[in-house]
Amino acid sequence: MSVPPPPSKDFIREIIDEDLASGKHDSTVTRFPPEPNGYLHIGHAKSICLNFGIAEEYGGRCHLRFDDTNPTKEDVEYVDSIKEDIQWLGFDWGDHIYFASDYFSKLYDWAVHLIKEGLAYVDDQSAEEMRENRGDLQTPGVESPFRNRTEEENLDLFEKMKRGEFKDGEKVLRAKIDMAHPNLNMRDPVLYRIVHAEHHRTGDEWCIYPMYDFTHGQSDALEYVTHSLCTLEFENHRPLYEWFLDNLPVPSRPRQIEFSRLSLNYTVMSKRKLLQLVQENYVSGWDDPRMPTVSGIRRRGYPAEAIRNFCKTIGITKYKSTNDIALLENSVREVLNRTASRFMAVLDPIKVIVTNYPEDQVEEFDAVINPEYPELGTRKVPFSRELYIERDDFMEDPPKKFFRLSPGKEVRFRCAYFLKCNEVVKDDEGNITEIHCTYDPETRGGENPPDGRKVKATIHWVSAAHAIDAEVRLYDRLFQHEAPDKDGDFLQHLNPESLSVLSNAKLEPNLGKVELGETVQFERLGYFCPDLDTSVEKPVFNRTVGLRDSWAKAQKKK
RNA sequence: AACUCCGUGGUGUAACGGUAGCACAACAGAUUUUGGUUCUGUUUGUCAAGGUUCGAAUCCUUGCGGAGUUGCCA
Repeated sequence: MSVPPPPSKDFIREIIDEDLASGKHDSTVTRFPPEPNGYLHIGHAKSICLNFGIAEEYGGRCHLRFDDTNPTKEDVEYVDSIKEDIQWLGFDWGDHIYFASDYFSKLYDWAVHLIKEGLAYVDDQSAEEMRENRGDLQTPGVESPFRNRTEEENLDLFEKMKRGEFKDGEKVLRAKIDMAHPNLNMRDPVLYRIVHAEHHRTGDEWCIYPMYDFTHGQSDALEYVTHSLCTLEFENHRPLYEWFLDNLPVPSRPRQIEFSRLSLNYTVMSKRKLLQLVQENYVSGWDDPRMPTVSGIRRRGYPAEAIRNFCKTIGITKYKSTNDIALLENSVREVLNRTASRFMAVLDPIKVIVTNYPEDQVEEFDAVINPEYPELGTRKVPFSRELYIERDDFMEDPPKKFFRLSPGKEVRFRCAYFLKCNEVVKDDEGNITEIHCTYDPETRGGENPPDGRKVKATIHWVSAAHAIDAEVRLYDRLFQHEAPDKDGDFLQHLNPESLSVLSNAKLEPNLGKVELGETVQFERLGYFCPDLDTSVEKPVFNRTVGLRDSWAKAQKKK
């Protein structure tokens, strides 16, 4: 009898297991701390899945906390979109929504506390002077001439900073740590800066704002966060994070643990670059289906479950890796194969006339909704004398391995009949305008006929008289370069063919009932979803992702 | 040549001193009323050199390579 091995856990969950086993904590509290200055992207989704996932698995909680300490960059618009995205991903913060700005007065008191302990001082140096005196990676910094002000003077000055008696940048409050510290973050970091700006929540109540470092750990402590999970670039901030916890009367002792952020090939992820794509109109907006934003992915038709599965498969480590976008697409296909209803749609239509089929006859065939779940039943698809098929599914002079329709050849029209091509009609310029076929009544429903005849291909079709006209948008990767951040300007690597619009698509009538938010399969083509731009007059579908296509792959190799 | 962190197939991720496994990708085949799905098989890996040990991806030493850090951003 073999016992299945326990599922392997990432290093963060192992730490949590130990902390729970040792009794250091008896429950877990994590947090997702976005700054409301932009839209969430799939990298954030990784962090959301980690933090909220841990809360679910351990029966703990995960706080949503907006890190809103910089009024010049932040806005409520972002708060709302961030909340929507987290919910869409399938997570719930319950009552635990917080704002760092709720702690401003507590943080102010703690700053005063540090001054009284002789651990903070008001500095009059300009930003430039501070930079010069900070030293660099190899050389120690120089202490500020204002470093040894008296407690009274510091208290007075800090009070005046708060009251608005100074202009932006005139003074800052700094921690008094060590100007020669090998970690630059410890060289008397700034705690408070003066910013006369309207804050999206506190209005003009404050004109001094705490820095990230002076806010984050203390906020964690105030919320009794046990494990504060962040990305690798905060590793160098951990000593400072702990310095504040050591020197302030905080109510709890959170632990910061860093993990590697998500990166994907053929994708840019930095907020700055995504913003640039939007502002300079390389994409239609934050929710352009080509964007790696949560809203873009949603509009593209990726299911939330696929994102969650993807985050599970990439794991959590400290190793800076680049994930293959194919892995994400695989997660998407895996979910959609299970969940998407099947329909027929012709993207690039060419007309087929079934010459031996009665002119005004219409038959309805039963077509399976999802072959993975036959119990879901069937839908009715109308068939008539005039049909559309995919231009790619016909070749007048086919290569050897081409199984689809060509002169003299017979194929199955999915769920309908075997049709044989007898004639090709062309216009004056030689373009094919119609394909004339005959059907075999013995193959009704697409069944093999009694004579045992077989065909090598099944193709999709739409009845011309019943078709819904639609626009279909096909997306390809936004960047051609595997690492668009490398080799100069990332904009140079934009894929000029990342979007192609097909305005003459023909849809099976059932497709008129697909609702926004649902992703379906167009058989043999891929997964598609109605776009936000869709209207009764003009349905618009986005291609979420294509089906694996071994025929196309074989062609490309030649 | 500061400090911190990280090196396992093409990509990502396991193995916690005891057979280097899994997923994706690639390739080959079987099945198929989607050239989809499913199934089977194949190829490819512990950064390097020493050391400890019966035994090292794992522990130690040195080297090599990569990343982050010099905002009054987060």
